[in-house]
Amino acid sequence: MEKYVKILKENNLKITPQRIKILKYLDSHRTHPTADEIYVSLKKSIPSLSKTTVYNSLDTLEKHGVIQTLSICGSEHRYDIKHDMHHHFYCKKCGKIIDIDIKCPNVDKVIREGHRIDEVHGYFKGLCKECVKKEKK
Amino acid sequence: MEKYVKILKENNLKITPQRIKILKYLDSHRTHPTADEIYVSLKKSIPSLSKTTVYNSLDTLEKHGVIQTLSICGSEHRYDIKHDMHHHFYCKKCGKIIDIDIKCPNVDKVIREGHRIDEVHGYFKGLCKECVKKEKK
DNA sequence: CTCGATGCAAACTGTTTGCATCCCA
DNA sequence: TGGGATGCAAACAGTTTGCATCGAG
Repeated sequence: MEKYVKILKENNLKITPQRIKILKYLDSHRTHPTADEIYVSLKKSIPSLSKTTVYNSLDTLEKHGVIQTLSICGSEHRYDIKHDMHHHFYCKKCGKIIDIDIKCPNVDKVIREGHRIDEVHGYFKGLCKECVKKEKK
Repeated sequence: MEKYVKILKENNLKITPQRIKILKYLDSHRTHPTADEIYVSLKKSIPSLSKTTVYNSLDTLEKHGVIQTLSICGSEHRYDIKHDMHHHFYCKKCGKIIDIDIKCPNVDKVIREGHRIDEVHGYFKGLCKECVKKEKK
């Protein structure tokens, strides 16, 4: 059985071509795309696709913990298929979002205070490696 | 000299009643208000105040590193006067944002990778202490 | 056959822009 | 008195909502 069909089945979600393609897109484009980027890209292979469906699907997938919404840059949301816990670096100059593979060591402290944690977001903002190099020249 | 006038002077910003009141509001309401909350609240004492000015001022103050913008909940931005480095906890149930006084120990690793960090945002989302208690009943 | 998923258009929210007026330094 | 700050209205972007239709189970 295909990987994405399996994910949907495991979450008791109906298998639709739209959902499969959205999942596939997020899995193969680890660039933290916006809803619009996903929409524009998939519109080519599913001409009937509507933005509402993209939003609906992303919403459903997030509620089931399959994907994660990032609000790292400005007002637009970006989406990330969930894998190992990691943080994100946002370059203010080139706009790139880079995965930072670190686990947050502070989670325990917050739990000890009595709160229940569902999500952890670590955002660093600044100038990425490449832009720093360019700046120096 | 008044505290907020001093902050503005130190940043070579013009001293205007709007800016002073916005700063004062953020300093005395550590609840991470939205631009609209600030606007509605200050409109009472400055009836001529416009939302554009609130946005302009917040923007300017952020550029000068006096305040910080949080994108912790949904699409709206929240503002925080900068003090000691800390993280934030967002309760999905009651909507409260709680300051978490921890310093991020990961910063060094990111710098070692070659990036330049200007901002660090640590967001935890879940159910706060109080809501966890209520849930149990 | 049924109920959830899709898709269209219109509404909505938070924010930005253009431009004339104002007022701090 | 000059240039940045203010304030209004209109524009804008991203997202949500209402509702009719479609299609997976």
